[in-house]
Amino acid sequence: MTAKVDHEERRRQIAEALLRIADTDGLQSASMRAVAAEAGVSLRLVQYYFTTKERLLLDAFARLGAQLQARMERWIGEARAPREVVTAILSCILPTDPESRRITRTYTAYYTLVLGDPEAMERHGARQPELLEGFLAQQLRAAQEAGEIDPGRDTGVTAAGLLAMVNGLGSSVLGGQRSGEEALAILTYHLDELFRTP
Amino acid sequence: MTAKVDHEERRRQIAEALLRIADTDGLQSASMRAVAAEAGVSLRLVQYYFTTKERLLLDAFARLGAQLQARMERWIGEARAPREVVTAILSCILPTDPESRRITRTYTAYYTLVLGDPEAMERHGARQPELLEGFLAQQLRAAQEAGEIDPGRDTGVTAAGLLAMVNGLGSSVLGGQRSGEEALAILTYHLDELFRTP
DNA sequence: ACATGCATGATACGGGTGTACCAGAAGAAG
DNA sequence: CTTCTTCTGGTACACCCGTATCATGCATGT
Repeated sequence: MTAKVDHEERRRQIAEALLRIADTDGLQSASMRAVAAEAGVSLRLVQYYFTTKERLLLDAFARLGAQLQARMERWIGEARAPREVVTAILSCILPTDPESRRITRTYTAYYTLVLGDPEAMERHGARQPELLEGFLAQQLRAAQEAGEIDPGRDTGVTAAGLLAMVNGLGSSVLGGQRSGEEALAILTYHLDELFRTP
Repeated sequence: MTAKVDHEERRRQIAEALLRIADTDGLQSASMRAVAAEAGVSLRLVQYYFTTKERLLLDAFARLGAQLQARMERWIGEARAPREVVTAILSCILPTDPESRRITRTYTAYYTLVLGDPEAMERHGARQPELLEGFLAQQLRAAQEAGEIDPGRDTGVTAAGLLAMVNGLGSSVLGGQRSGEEALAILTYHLDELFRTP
């Protein structure tokens, strides 16, 4: 078989061009031609590696998810105590540095897409939020057993609330309503409130 | 002057057709022709009343904001104690009933638009979130002085956190991650936690 | 009664979109 | 060398978009 070029590398190159456009100008500007130009290849090549646009969109989305997961594992890896893990999980999503700004922005670009065609991406394995919520709840329980959190709290709904709050804070930052630092300050204030054992 | 038809009524009819499409199929499906068809008028009429598409989008957005504000005043009007006001403000935004589902969905459709062209709508008076946050903080302070909330809490960041959480919960509901009732349960749990005076 | 101006209809134009088709390089296999 | 498969380029097609243009009703002011 002819392996003149690395297929996977090509696909990665094109998909990341798509993500770059989605980050800068939004997904509606990510036409096949624009992606081809951004990746420095011909339109035909984009068609060749990803037959249809939907497949390109799906593939790029999977890569975006992998990037977020890698970033999160990197952040969690530096954490030691349960509280640090919780803080890492939550502040990792907040758009404070350029990388997270990029990821969050692109994620919300896709979010609008999934609203128009519900359950279009769930079919292709986007179960991350549920898993993340479970993991966060588990970490909260660990902190609870370590005596750092009031044992009366329901870790499940607390995790859900925190995740929703971080998500909402991210939206406000992306919308230019407040800076990433302000959002982080709001988050840490609520975490301080949570980790206060009376 | 010729007042054969009510101009404002026509504009309302067309703008609401736009909002209806944005709710059902997303803003990207709201072309001038689709709006005209949905409103039952000719394409030329849409052009006549709103010269350009941008103006139509802006006008419809203003009406959407007015609808949300009207709904919120309606909800707040039924509240008595500060805690009820706070609950009304927050649960009013949550997509639990059809009306709020519609408003929230359409709002997030516009949200993606504003990400692509930052400060495009802020110029046309969309200062609602800041005002709402201030109002919520003020209500929290009232509850604080009534002894219903720990006086040590910072009402400003608490208001910001709650609003962000409700926003995030709304996103999860729209994304099909959980039902409106579950989101409301999570919110009330956190409100119970907040309004607990030890 | 007629002219003026508002309100509406039909249609054309230029451009961008996703996809399909046809034609070659280029290296492996016979 | 030929043949065949993998890979790449150019281009055409049909469609939808926002906007502009031309034409016409039709009510009203004088």
